[in-house]
Amino acid sequence: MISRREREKDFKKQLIVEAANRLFSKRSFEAVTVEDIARAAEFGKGTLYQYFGSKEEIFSYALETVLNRLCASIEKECPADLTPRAALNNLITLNYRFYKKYGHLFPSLLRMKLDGSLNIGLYTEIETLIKRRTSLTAQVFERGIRDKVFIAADSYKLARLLNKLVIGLIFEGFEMKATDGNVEKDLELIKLIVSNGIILKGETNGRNANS
Amino acid sequence: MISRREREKDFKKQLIVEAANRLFSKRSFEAVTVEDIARAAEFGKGTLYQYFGSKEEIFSYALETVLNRLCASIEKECPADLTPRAALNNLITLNYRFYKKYGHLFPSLLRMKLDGSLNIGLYTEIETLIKRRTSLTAQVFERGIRDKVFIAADSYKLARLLNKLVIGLIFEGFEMKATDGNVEKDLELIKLIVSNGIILKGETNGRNANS
Amino acid sequence: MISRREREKDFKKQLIVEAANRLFSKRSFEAVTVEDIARAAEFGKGTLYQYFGSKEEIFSYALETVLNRLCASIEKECPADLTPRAALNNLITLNYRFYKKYGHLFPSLLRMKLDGSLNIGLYTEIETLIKRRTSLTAQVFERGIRDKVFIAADSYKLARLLNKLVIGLIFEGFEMKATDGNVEKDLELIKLIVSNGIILKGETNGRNANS
Amino acid sequence: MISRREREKDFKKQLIVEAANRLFSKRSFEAVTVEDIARAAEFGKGTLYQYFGSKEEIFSYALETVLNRLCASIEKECPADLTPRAALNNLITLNYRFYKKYGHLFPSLLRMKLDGSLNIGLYTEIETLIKRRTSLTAQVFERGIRDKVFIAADSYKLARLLNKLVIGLIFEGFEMKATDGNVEKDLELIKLIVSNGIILKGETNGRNANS
DNA sequence: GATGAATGAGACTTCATTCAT
DNA sequence: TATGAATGAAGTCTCATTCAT
Repeated sequence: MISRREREKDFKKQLIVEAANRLFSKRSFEAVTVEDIARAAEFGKGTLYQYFGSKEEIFSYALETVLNRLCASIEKECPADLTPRAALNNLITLNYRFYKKYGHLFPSLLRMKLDGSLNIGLYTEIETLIKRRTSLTAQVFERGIRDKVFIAADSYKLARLLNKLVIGLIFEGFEMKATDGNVEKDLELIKLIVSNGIILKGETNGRNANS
Repeated sequence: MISRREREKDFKKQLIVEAANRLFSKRSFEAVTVEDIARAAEFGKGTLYQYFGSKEEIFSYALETVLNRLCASIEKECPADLTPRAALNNLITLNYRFYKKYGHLFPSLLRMKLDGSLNIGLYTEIETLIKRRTSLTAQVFERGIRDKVFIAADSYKLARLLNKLVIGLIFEGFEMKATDGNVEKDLELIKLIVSNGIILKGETNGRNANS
Repeated sequence: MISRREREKDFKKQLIVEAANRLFSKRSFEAVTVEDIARAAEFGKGTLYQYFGSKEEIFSYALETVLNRLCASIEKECPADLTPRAALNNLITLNYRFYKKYGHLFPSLLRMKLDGSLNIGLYTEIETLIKRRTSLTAQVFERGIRDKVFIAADSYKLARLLNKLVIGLIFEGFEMKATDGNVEKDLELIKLIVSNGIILKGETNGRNANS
Repeated sequence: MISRREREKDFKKQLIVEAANRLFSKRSFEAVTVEDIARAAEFGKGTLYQYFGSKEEIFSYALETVLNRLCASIEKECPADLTPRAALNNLITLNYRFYKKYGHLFPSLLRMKLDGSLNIGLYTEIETLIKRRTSLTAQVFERGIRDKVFIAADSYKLARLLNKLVIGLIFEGFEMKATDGNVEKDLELIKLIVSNGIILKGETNGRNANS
C-alpha cells in the first residue's frame, strides 16, 4: 500500500521521464542537458534532483518506461489465441517501431555501461526488462514450434535472433543514409530471411563445383 | 608519388590513430579525452592538432582505418575461387570479429550523426567505406546466386541483411551481460538462420489451425 | 514594468560590468581573463556565463555602460540655457576625462572590429551610443552657430571634429611617455586651437614671400 | 663598417619586417600569428627567431620601419624652401596617409605598453622616432611662425596638436562606420579647423546673451 | 643557417550538481 | 517542496617558443 505522497511523487517522476523521452527521441542522451529536460517537464532544474539522483538515473527510468510499454504491447498484440505466424508478424512490427523511435537510447546505454558511468543497480532493472521481453518473444516461438509452424530450434535462441535482426536493421539504417520512409521495404526484408534463410536447401559445402 | 615529408606525416598520423583505437576499444569516444590520446601516442596535446583538426577527425580516421582493414580482409579471405558457402562462412566470421573488437565506435558514430556534430566531409569518407564493404559482400552473394547455391534474391539486399544480422548479434551482446567467450554459439546461431530461416516451408498464414 | 527577477539580474550584470571596467582600466581587454573578471566580481567563472554569452559581450556592456554615463553627463553639464562657450568648455572637459579613464577600451574595440571578432549585434549597440554622443555634441554647436558664437559650419562636422581632437590628444598621450598630470596643459592646448586655428588670417598660399 | 654577414642579416630582417607589415595593415597584431608572418616572408617559423627574439620584437621593428619611412617622406616633401603653408599642407596629407595605412599598429602598441608586454628597450627606439617626427613637424611650424604665417605659439605644441588631429580623425574613422573613400572630405575638415578654429573672433564668455 | 615538429600553458566555454531562499 | 543562481572541474583548441636535424 503506497501513500498519497508516494503516488504523487511517482506521478511527477513519470512526467519528467516523459519529457526526457521526448527529447531523447530527437537527440542523444549526451546532447540533451538536464536543463533541457527540466524546461520540457516544466520544472525547475533543482527539482529534478529531488526525484532522481543523477542525469543517468533519469535516463535509466526513461529506458525502463519504454521497455515496459513495449512488453505491454507485445502481450496485447501477440495473445495466445493468435496464430504463431500472425503473432510473429506483430512481433516484428512492434520491435521495428520500438527501435525506430527509441533506438537512440541504446548507443548511450552501451556507452554508459562501457564507461562504468551507469550505476549497477540501475542497469539491473533494465536488464530484467530486456529479459522479460525476450521471454515474451520466446513464448510466441514456443507456440509456433509446438504447432510445427516454426523450425524446431530453441525458442529463446530464436527470440534473441529475431531481436538482433531488427536491431541490426535499424542500426544500419542509422549508419547509412536516411532509410526513413521505406519501412515496408525494411520489414519485407526481415520477413524474407525469416521465411527462407539465405542458403538454398540441398546445397553442400566445399570448393566451388564449377571451378 | 608522395614526398618523404608526406609519408612521415602519414606515419605519425597512423601512430596517433592506433593509440586512439586502443583507447576507443576500452572506453567510449566521449570518455576518452584528447589528452588521453596524446599521452597514449606519446605526443604532446598540441601535436595532435598538427595532424588532425579536431577530436572528431581523429575518431573519423580511427574508424576509417579499421574499416579499411576489414575491407582488405574480406578481399583476402573471400577470393573468387573459393566456394560461395566457404566465402560466406568467412564473411560472417570476419564481420563478427570486427564488430566484437570495434563495435564500440559505432554507437558514438551514431550519436555524432544524430546530433550533427560530425562534419559532413568526415562522414562521407566513412560512408564510402561502408558502401565498399557492402559491395564486397554483395559480390560473394552474386557468385553464390549464379551458382544456384544461394536463394535468388538481390545480392545487395542479402549483403545488407547479413551485415544487420551481425551488428544485431554484437549489439545485443553489448546490451546484455557479457556473452564473451561463446563466440562459437553466436556464430552457430547466425548460420542457423542463414541456412533455414525461421518459418517452416509450406506453412500458411491465418488463425491457428488447432485453436 | 520589469519583474524583481529581471531587476536583480540587471543589478548583478552591472556588478560584473563594474568589476570588468575596473580591470579594463588597468590592463587591456586581451590581458584580462574571464577568470580575472569573475574573481574581481566575486563570482565563479561559470556564473558570468549566466549573464553574458561571451567575453566579448562583457566588453561590449562595459563600453556601453561608460558611454551611457558620458551621454548622461553631457546632457547634465551642457543644458540648453548655458552659453555655447561654457557648454563647449564643459564638453571638452567631459570628453577629455572620459578618454583619459576609458580610452583603453577603444584600441580593443578597434581590434575586434578589424578582426571581425565582435558580434555585429553588439557593435551596433555601441555605434548607436556613439552616434547619440555626437548628436548631443552637435546640439551644443548648433546653439552656438545660431547665436553666431561659433563659425557657421556643419554642426555634426564640428562635433566629430572636437571628438577627434580629444581622442588624438589622449591617444598620443598613451603613445608617448606618461603625460599624466598636466591635464591643464592638454586642455589649454585644445582650447587654443578651438579658438584660433593655426593659420593666421589673411595669409596667402604659394612660395615663401621672403625667400 | 659592417661585414657582409651583418648586411645580409639586416637584409633578411627587412624582408621579414616587410612581410609582417603587409599583414599588420590588414589584421591586428594579435590576429596575425608568427606562422602567418613566416609564410608571408617565405621563411620557416623557426628562422624568424634567429632574427628576432619575439613576436613583439618583429612588431617593434615593423613600426620602426614605417615611422622611419614617414620621417623620410616629411623631410623630402617639406623642404625648407617650400612656403610654410604648402609644407603644412603636405604634412597633413603625409600624416593622414600614414595613419590610414598603419594606424592599426598603434592600438596594439598601446596595448603592449599598457600590459607591459613590450620590452622597454624596444619601446625606447620607437619613442625616439616619434620624437623625431614631432621635431620635423615642429620645424615646419617654426618657419611659419618666423614668417608670421602661423599663430605665434610654441612650435612643438603645434606639432603635437596637428598630430593629434590626424590621429583622432583616423581613429574615429575606425570606430565609426567605414569612412573609406571620402579622404578629400576628411582632409578638408582638418584644414578648416587649422585655418579658423571653431570660435568666432570677438566673442566673449559668460551666460547666453539672448537668454 | 634553416626548418617545422613538438610542446604545454592557458584561453574560453559548458554543464551536472549543490544549496540558500 | 520548488527553485534557479552559483559553482568549478573538465573539455577542446591555439599559438608563441624551443630544439633536434
